[in-house]
This record gives sequence, C-alpha cells and structure tokens, in this order.
Amino acid sequence: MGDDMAEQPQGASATMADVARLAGVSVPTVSRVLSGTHPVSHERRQRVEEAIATLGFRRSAAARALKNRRSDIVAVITSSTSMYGYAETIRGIELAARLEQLTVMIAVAETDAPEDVTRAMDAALAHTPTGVLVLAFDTAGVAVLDRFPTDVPVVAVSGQRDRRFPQALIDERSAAFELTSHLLQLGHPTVTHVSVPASGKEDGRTTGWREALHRAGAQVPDVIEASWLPASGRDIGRALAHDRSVTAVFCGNDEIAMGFMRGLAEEGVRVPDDISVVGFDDHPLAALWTPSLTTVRQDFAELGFRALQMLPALREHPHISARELCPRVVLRESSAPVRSGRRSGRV
Amino acid sequence: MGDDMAEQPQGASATMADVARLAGVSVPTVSRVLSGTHPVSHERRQRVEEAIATLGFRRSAAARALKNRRSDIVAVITSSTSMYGYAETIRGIELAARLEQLTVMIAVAETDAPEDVTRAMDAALAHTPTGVLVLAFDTAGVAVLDRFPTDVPVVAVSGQRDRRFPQALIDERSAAFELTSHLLQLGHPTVTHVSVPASGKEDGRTTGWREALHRAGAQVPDVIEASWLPASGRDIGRALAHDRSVTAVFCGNDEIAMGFMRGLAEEGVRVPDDISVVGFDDHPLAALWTPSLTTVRQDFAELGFRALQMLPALREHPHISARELCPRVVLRESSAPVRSGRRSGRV
DNA sequence: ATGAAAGCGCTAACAA
DNA sequence: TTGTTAGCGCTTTCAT
Repeated sequence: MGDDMAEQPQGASATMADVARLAGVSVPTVSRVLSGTHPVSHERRQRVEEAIATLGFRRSAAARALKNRRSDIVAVITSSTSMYGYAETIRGIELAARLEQLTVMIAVAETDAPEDVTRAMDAALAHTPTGVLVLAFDTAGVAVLDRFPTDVPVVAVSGQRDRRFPQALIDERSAAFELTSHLLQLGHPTVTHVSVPASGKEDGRTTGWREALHRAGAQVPDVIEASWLPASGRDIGRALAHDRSVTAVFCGNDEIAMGFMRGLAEEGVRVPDDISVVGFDDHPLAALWTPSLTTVRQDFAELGFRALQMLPALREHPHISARELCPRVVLRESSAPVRSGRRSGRV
Repeated sequence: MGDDMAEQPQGASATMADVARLAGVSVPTVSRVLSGTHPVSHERRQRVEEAIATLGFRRSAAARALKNRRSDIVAVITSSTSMYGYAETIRGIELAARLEQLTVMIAVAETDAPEDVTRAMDAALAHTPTGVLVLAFDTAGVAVLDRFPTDVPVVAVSGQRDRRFPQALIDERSAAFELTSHLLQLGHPTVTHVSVPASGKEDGRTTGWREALHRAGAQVPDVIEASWLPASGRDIGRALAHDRSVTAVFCGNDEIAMGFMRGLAEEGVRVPDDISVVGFDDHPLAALWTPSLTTVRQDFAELGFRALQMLPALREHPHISARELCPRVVLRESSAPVRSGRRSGRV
C-alpha cells in the first residue's frame, strides 16, 4: 500500500473563500461540491476537490450550524459516563453517530438537583443539537426529561417504558421477573433484593422482582438499597451473611452482586451452597467471577445504537414511539437449589 | 427552599435581538451583560437579566464559535470510551471541563488506520475546539499525535513520557518496575508478563517489568500478549496453569489479571499458593476479587482532570510541558512468597 | 456607558 | 450549471 495521501495538515484553517479562489470558482460552488446535492460540472468539481486537498480544507462546524440553525451534534445527557451501563450505552451511541456523520457531546447532570439539570440542558441546547439523548436510568435523567422543551428531537434511553417520550428501552421488568422466578423455582422461599440507588419511581428491576414474589405468593422482604459502588455490596453482604432467613439474593446490578459475594465470602458463607446470588447486566467480569454470576444480559451498546438511530426518523415523524430490546437471563454457577439443611425454616 | 426559579423552557430559542428588544437596549449591551467584561449601568443590566429570564434565552454556541473563531468545545480523541482506564479519564476530563464552562465532545479513532485517525481528527478540528485531548494509551492515540497540526492546543494523555507534546501522564514504567521487584523480592525466580495489546513502541508497563528483571539479573521470559477482553486473560491462564516454570505473573491490567486467575482456578491452580498474580490499574473490582488483587493504583480521573486543566495555560505558554502523576503499588492477597515445594527448579 | 456597523464562514434563494 | 446577494446570531471595533 503506497502512502498516496498527500494532504498537508495545514496550520491556520482555510475557508471556502480560499478554496474558491484557488479553484477559480465561486464560494457556493464549493459548497455545492461538498454537499453533493446540486449539480456541478465535472471540471469544476475536480478543480474544487484539488483545492480542498491542497489546502487541507475543513468546513467550519460553527458556520454550518449557524446557517443551518442546527449543528451536527448529538447531545448525550447523563449522570455518569463511566459506570458500566452508561459507558456501554454511550459507546453504542457514538458508534451509530459516527455512521451518521454526527458528533457526540456529553453533558453531565450528576444529580436531579435543579441547578445540575439546568446546566446540563443549557449546555446541550446552546449547541442547537440535531438531537438529544437522555440516559434516563436514574433520577437525574428522569428529571431532565421532565423539563425538556419540545422543539428538539429527544429520545429517552431507559429501562422502563414512559409514554411521554420517544424512547429506546430494555424491558428490565420482565427480565427481573424471570430471574426472580428462576430463584423461586429452585426452592427458595423468597428472594431478597439489594437494589441500585432509587430513581424516583420504582425501577423495572424492583418491580419485576416484586411481581414475581407476588405471583408466587412469597413474602416480600424490604428492599435494601446499595450505592453504585461495588464496595457497598460487600458491606451489605457482610451484614446479611448470618441472617438465616436469606437464601437467595437478587442484586440490582452485577457490580453490587460481586461485592455482595465478596462480603459473604469474608464471613465464610459460600455461594451458591449457602446463599444463591444473582445480578443484572452481564458485566464482562460476571462470567469470570468465582462462582460465575447468574445474571441478565443487557445489551447497552445496542440500546444506545438504536436510540441514536431513532433521531433522524424522529425529525419526520415527531410522534412518540419506542424501540424495545429484550434482555436475556443467563444461568451460571451462583444460583442453585436451596439447601434444606442449613438455612431454612427459621424466619 | 422556595422554588423561585421561573424560567419558562421556551420553545423556539430566543436571540439576543429578542432580549434587546424586550429590555429596550441594544444588542451589544446584552452581550456585555452576559460576558461581564464591560461596564453596564445597573438599571439596564437588571432589565436585560429580566428579559433573559423571561425569554429563557441561551446564547447560540454556533454564533459565538463563529465570531470568536473558537468554540467552547474540548475534543477528546480516543480509541475507546468504555474501557476502564479510558472511561475514567474521560470522567475526569468532563468534570474539569464543566468547572471551566467547557463542553466535551468525543471523537473515536478505533484503530491507527489512516482513515480512522483522519476522520476523528477532522471531526474534532471542524469544531474549532478550544483544545484537544488525545488519549494516547495505545497505537491509535499515538498515531493521532503524530499527525497533529500545530495551531490548536493539544495535550497528550498517556502512560509514557513523550517530549514532543504537552502531556499529562502517569509514569507506568516506575510503577511496573516496583511491582515486578516486589514479586522478585518474594523469592520468585522471574516474572512472566501478560501484556495488553502492543501499542507501537513498548508500553511503560512492559519496560518497567523488563528493567526490574534485568536489574535483578533474572531471566526475561517472552511477553505474552492478551487482547483487551478479560476473557483472553482466562485463556492464557488455562494455557499457563501447568507450566511449572511460571510462579509469578504480571498482567498488563486488572481485567486481564482477573480473567487469568479465573483460568488458573478452572485448572485447579491456586492463587497465590501456586502462582502469584498481579495486575495494573486498581479496577474497582480488584479489591473485591477472591483473592483480592495486588495491583498498581492509577488515578485516571485525576489524570484526565489535570489534562483538561492544562489547556487554558497552554494558550499563554504554548511550549511543551508535562504534568506527572505517580501511581502507587497496592499489595493485596494475590501475591505471596514463592512456595519452595511445588513449583521451582524445573525450568 | 451605550449604540451603530461590520463581519466571522457558510448555505439558500434568486438571477442569469 | 453558475454567480450574486443576503443573513444565520453573535462580538468587537469605533463613535458618541
């Protein structure tokens, strides 16, 4: 492969006027060549393309955005960029954006406090984005949605259906239902839920868990709320290790589940022999943990990808719609039939 | 706390002209109020602020960028947004950017292929960013740096010193040296290195490892290259499990180390009893793994934070400089003295 | 302290 | 098919 690319990474950026001058054409002709929507004679097109290459010309995103009253930016509003589910979703968004020639900007609203939410929304809207994707897995995201203006395409990305917005979602409820039912079928009298931090309305994982217990006529233990840190799972694990009423635990996500298992181990409690533990998300390390973790596979990247793809369509049909992904229960080593011996009866 | 915020999330965005009209002042006066750099009479300022609130006015980022010939955007060029080190670095960048009233955009160059690199750079530069942060932990990032024009402030974020660019770095070499030396001091005759994917020039982790072995006069085994997936660590773990010359393994990152340990476990090999394993990064789950993982704590978020902070300063003093972070070895359960019994001698 | 005027780089409407 | 003209929303002279 010969190195046949000869652009010079030009210092001060050239403008269309520079290109037009060098090619001996008018500025709009250059614009037409670039957009490709209007006919341009072969000869001039060629001259323009040469000039562009020679000058290393790049169209100014700012000027285009100003003129078009819309930028090539897709704003992602989120409370986190690095936690597993969020990071994967953003990865999918970025990939789809790249294919659509769009640029991803990140606006973080760490909490649902009005000032956080307002700042993130202002930052996003100031850029007159082509669309906005709100990661509404938590309170902050939901708060953003609640305050959103109507004149820009918005897609909510979340784990729960909400008819007020176009959304890309994973139906967490049904997966949680299935996962909880799995544990009940293994003979566990009930399932304890260690949840991710509450997000305003009850999240789908908790709802599905609750419904499965009701359906089975099982007692519904109080929800124990962890933080987002895996270490909080450990603390809770240690605390519950010697509670003999606990034989099966459903953790709100895999990181918490892994922390929880560590906590149990530190107390000498074995998984799944003494307690079954299941998680949610199918974190890359879940399959490698010892014991490997029974969980629900969520394809966050695909979720983000689809959310982005909804934006162009939304411009034509701004009515509410939803694209839904179905998560899948993945059975592994951490869940097993209840042992009649050590931990039963004594509630 | 009364809900004393009464902006109406206006539909079609108002312009400065609208604000000026409503406040009965000229457009430049509105601009002066917003920028705060020029004196404005108290009375007019007040009227302007009211009008802004009433209209829910937001300055157009596009118009500002066009006029200023520079946007409020900081472009992050990276090969990944979701892997642990990258995601954490981006988190730190975003946090610092928010404090500086800057906006983060993401441009991904997945590989060091010219078309990937060019696209990412073009996307970034088209937005006339205030600065560009290149995550140069790998080949792609390095390729970007090699082709960068000079007229925009760039900071390289990486694990290895490179005098050609201003950079924020973590000195991985010295930490790897220290970590490897730790294993040697525990009596291991040598240390096997399972590296992250090669990145052009040898990475700091590998260099530090090599230097430590040389210093100790230990034999230098071939480097075994894993992929970025934790599962690749497992495969390598299974492959090495019964190689009796291997008593200590230094993995290029924690995820690989955890996969590696899983592989050993599947083969019935115990850590650290049979083999000591250490990682790099201090992933949130490293401390919770069983056995907990000896590793090197890298503060990626702080690294990103500092990298962003270098940008404003760079505008004044465009000469090359570096901000360096010192990683710290964290001793945990996965490293222990070599057992004289089972695995020694036989090379 | 304030306003009038110019122009950043581009695209769309119109004219030729 | 091509060029001329206007203007997107803002900031910055320059006058006052």
